[in-house]
Amino acid sequence: MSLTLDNLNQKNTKTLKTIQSEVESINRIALSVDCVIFGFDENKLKVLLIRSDLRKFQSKWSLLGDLIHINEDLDAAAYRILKQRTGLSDVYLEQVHTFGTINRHPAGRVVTVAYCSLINIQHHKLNIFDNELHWHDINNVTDLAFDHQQIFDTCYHRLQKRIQEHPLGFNLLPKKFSLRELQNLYEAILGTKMDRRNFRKKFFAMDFLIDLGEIEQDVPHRPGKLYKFNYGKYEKKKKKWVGIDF
Amino acid sequence: MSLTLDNLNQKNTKTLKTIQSEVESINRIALSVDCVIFGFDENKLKVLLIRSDLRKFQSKWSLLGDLIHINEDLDAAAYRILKQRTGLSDVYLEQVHTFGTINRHPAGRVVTVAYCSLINIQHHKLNIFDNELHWHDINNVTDLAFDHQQIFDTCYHRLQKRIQEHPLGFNLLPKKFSLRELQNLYEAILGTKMDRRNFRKKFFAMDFLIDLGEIEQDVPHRPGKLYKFNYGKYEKKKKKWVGIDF
DNA sequence: CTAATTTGTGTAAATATTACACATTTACTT
DNA sequence: AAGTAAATGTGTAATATTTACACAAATTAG
Repeated sequence: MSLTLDNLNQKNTKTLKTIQSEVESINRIALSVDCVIFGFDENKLKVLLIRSDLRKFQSKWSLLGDLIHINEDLDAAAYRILKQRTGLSDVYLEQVHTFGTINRHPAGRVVTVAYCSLINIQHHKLNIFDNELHWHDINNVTDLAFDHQQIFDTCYHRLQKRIQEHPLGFNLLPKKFSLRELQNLYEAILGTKMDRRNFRKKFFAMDFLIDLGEIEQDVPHRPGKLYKFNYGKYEKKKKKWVGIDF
Repeated sequence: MSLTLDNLNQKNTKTLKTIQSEVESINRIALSVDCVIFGFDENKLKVLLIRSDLRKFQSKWSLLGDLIHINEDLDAAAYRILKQRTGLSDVYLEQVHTFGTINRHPAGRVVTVAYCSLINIQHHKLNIFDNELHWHDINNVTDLAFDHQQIFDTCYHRLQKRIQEHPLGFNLLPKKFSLRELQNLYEAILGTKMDRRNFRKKFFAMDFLIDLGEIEQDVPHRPGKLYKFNYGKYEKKKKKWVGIDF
């Protein structure tokens, strides 16, 4: 098929009014955000899930999400969910993908924008007595409600990729951490084992770690040094950053 | 702020009906797709632009896009645009990012899903007498309508990244191409110069090129061999593919 | 004070990347 | 037909990066 002037002009003669009427009428769709919220605890990568809103999916877990308000930016909606559910602001948040298959949601046409978020599990006070909201080991995440399994898989793969390009892992750790904790985190996310010496070498070479001059407490073995992440230095280098390359 | 049972339960007691009414009423938003369609011609990377639909932006160029129909998948809408504008099916298409700032569109709240597409510029029959639709050198793309400059920039950066991870460039070339054309393409996309011998070595090592036993015609110098891309082999290796690494 | 555990550190081998030059093929010019 | 201009096709040595690997030191538990 080749283009004709007709179908081009058909497009190009649209006035603002024409489009406004289209926007206001037939072509409106419900939009939601869904957040894949990752945490790291007891050397396991976790994701925060909730019992599905809908009776139909009562027995299934689902991602945290909500409809986007008509006068709300996409990112703002995702931040709203995060704040509402975890009490945290200023967290790492990245838009990942938009899912819009016609029949993905039982309530009608709902297109959802998926976000990946990394939070420090120690910093938030989740009500652990509430069994509606739960941190799941990512290796036990199966059979989520709606298309949430697909959304989760997509976000987890994105995280695995991103973590190898940028030092995002720090968002999941406490402010002070040992190199062993950092390595455990990377191993948990990537599902691999790494050489301890080479791992340390790599991170020291990046030069983003600040030695706090403190050591771990209450460990039943030689305590490791504690470090913090040098956010400032990373932000400066970010422009020309090409990846971590594990 | 910490979570209370109240705001959790408030969420969890939603019935399908409650959500349905939300979906059907206040929370509906117009959704569009915008396609950043790349082509490669005369050793330049090009993007297909159209004069803006709206009078207000009459003098500006914009991306090709349209509202998504209520019963249409996102990808289907993007393919529809592509087919309509270029006459091509079976092209490379990738969802890149969703842009939804409240005031991004003068016609009201319109959230747009941006797609990046790679087409073979020789294979489509664009009406070059029609000045409403035009291939722009990507180095001269400035000041697009709406937030299309931002969308273009995002998609171009995505392309630069993807091209270094997967051999997508072939989508932009004719079926038969010389290694010089392939290198010109990579240089145009990445905005760099590369070493000819190392480039060839890298691609031969990937082992995705099939020597057609033919040579270039009508070149005023020693003609290069022609190759085609081995899609089958790439698809097989894809799973364990980690990148091209220029 | 001994055992168990984990930290902290360097080097050699293997692998990957880069830089680089010359003979060959073709079309064009005279 | 001979010479020139232009781009193809090819290999190697130097450099940089990645990997594999072992032992002494610090701490707690018994």
